[in-house]
Amino acid sequence: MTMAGELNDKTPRTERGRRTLRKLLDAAATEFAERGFHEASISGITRSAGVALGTFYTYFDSKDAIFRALVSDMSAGVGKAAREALDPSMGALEVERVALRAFLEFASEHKEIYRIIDEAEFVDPESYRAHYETIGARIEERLKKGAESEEFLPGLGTPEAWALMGMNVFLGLRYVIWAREGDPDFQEIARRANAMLANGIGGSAE
Amino acid sequence: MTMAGELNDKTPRTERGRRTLRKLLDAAATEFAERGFHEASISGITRSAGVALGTFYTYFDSKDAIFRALVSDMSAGVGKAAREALDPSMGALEVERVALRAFLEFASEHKEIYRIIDEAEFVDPESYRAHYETIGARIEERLKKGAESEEFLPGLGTPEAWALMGMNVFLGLRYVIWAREGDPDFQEIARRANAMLANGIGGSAE
DNA sequence: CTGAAACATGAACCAACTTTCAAGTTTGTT
DNA sequence: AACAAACTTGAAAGTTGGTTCATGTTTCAG
Repeated sequence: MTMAGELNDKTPRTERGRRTLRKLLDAAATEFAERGFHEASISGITRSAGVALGTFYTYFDSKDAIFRALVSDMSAGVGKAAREALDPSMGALEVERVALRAFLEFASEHKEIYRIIDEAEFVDPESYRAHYETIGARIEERLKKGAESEEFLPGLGTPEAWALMGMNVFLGLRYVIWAREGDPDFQEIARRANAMLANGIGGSAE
Repeated sequence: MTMAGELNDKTPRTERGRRTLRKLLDAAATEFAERGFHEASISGITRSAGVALGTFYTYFDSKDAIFRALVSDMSAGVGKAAREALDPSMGALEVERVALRAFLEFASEHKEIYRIIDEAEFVDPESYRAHYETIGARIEERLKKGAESEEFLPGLGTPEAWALMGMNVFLGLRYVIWAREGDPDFQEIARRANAMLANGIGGSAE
């Protein structure tokens, strides 16, 4: 169980089948993002995919099932995008700055994905948790590596990783999802967050 | 419009009415927290409140309406709890440490509230956004005050406030909602987050 | 070419809720 | 005491949309 896609026994066996499956997934992504899980209807998905209602059940057992398939697809997509922006030659601090900037840019391109992953908290809690645990672990690893090379302080662990992840997510919420006229651009946001991360906000009187 | 409760014209006029309204709100809080908005049913709410189904519509126009009333109640409650933990004699950094610890403790006591507020992202986006904008503004104010007294660096603003808010929320997610055996206690979490906030994580090699 | 498996179709079924309503009961005021 | 307004009741109407299924079409290996 739990291969990336876990499709029971409904995996398509023909080329036509694979095409239809993809059409359904794409349509579902749009539909769920626009209307939310509960407002989205299967008939809406099949209509927008250009197939009959009954066809849906050739590929998925239920509305929940397609949502789950979607979340795991997308969660993987986010991870991949992040990995591609990074480069092992960067300094530890630089990595964090670039990662945040890449995250903001990715979120900006894929707002649908973010609504869907957020909604997973209620529709598919397991995936939701797995999503953040995975990212958190990846960040923690980077912090440990940075500590080894003495670019970061020693003793960093899970709490610091989650704090950093929270910073990033909330900066995305504010400057991507709820962006306003006149907001600083992503580069500037990443720069300021990075400065905060590097030296904190404590002044000289501390 | 938009008084704290905004009850159209369904405000109860008798003592009995006020009692029934309260019973409905309490029952709804439990019901929504346990089952989530969409799984919760009005008949479940009225059953658990001990009133007839039709009575519900004496007080609320719809399921959405009672959810909205609940969110605004609770959001106010969170703010109040935070304010009470703080003391103007504290140093700026200390304020942040205490605020985080109070938040973690509050969240731990009121997990229901947090599920409901999270779900507002989908059921009542306006309130959800208002909730975080309000808290963010409060934090930003504290940062500005700290900068004036030179306990914090100058130039702190919205990005730093949202970063800090994100840290706190995600530490709550990890150490309250998803707490694990052997996790550090809230005081220790608050201490580490505060250290990170004060000095950052940059090492000497920086 | 051919036949069995895979796939597609959409009307109908069904279960679950929200909301309405007409008829009663309680409350508070005069 | 008496009456109007406030409140309560629960059966039933009305929606909505997920899921099933019997029938038809397409695909592809042999």
